[in-house]
Amino acid sequence: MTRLESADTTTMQILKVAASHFAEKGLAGARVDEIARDAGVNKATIYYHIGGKAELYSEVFRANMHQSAEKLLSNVASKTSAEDKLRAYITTMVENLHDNPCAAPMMMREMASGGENIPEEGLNYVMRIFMTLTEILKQGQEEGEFRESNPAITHLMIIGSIMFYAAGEPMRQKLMTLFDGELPQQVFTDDGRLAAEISDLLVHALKN
Amino acid sequence: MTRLESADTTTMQILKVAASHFAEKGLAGARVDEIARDAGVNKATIYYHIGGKAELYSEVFRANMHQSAEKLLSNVASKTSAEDKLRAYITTMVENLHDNPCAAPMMMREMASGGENIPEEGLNYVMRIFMTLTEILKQGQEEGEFRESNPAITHLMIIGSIMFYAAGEPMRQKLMTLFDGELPQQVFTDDGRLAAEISDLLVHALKN
DNA sequence: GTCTATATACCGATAGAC
DNA sequence: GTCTATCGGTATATAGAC
Repeated sequence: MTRLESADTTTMQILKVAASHFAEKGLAGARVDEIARDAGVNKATIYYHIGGKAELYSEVFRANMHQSAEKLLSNVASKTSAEDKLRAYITTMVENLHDNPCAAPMMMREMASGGENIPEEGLNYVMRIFMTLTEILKQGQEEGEFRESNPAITHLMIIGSIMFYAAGEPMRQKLMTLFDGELPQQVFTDDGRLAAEISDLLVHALKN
Repeated sequence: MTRLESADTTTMQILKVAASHFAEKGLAGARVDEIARDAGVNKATIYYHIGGKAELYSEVFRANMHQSAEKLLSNVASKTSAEDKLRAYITTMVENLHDNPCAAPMMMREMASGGENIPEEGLNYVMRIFMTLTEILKQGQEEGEFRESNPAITHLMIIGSIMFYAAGEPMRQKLMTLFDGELPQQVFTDDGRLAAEISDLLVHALKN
């Protein structure tokens, strides 16, 4: 546990505000002045406590990934059957992205730039999460529960679905205000139902 | 057809190079100087022919969307059954994103920022593409071919899967060099097969 | 540890020669 | 239409007082 994970309220507040700015504007688009203003601290405080903009970004990314990935790996490990593990994987990921709305936009930006600014610990987690799903799929296939599938594509499909759902809220709002009358009504319900629907669709796609 | 769609080689070259820069670095991260250098033109030429950085971005986005969306809508319209339309929808989208590697990263960045910099024509296309899929799903359900599903979630799942696949190539490369030995081998084949695999998975998820 | 003031560098955009 | 040179604004980062 590094210094920056400590419960220093000033630092935590900076990280929290920085996350939303990085999510909405990206590393290049975010402004240190604005982060300081919205966090209610002097700009020099950020440099004193954390370092430059790049360190701030790395720490935000690292902390998010750490928390989400540990919960995901733990929840999956608590199940035994492949389908239960897959549902736990999907449900936990939906929950994580719901609890932390900045995570999906930040990860999508990183995908777009080839993961250039993902800190090393983050890449390790990306890898572990991928390998975990690969093993779930392998287990399901060996037990005859899942049909054969390319694990890389399946992985991308699951992650992509959930990420796009999680990051898509502002876009949906924009489209709904622009094309009010033309959209089919009642497409969105509560988050619990949505996680279940995504799980159902994906499990349905993979099962024999 | 606007002036910027004309076959002026200088302008086309600028747009082509700008697309790759916007895809990799985003609007805020891209540098006009670098775009001019890589396009082999003087920086002032960009301002003379196109306008500022924002106009350059808008035009790149608009032209990409226009070309991709027209092809998508046309290919879907040429089919009759819901499954054929769905396969055409998915296959054409995969092809489009393959032919234009900048499209997926740019769209993912726009998702992350709530579509803030999508020009109006682009938003119209986003809406038409969404409505097209909604109607395909509706047709399939009415004909008893597809099971019931929330169209918004289904839509996000399809788009998300394909976008993540298309934009994920640099990330895959990064992970493959970092975690060479640990990855399962032969996960990636040729693009035609990949499009088919994605189609199969998604159609399988939706069919009764 | 927190503030003000400022250094330093960069970047988008343009003026003006040709 | 294309070049050079440069302006003006802005952003990161820091020095130094308190």
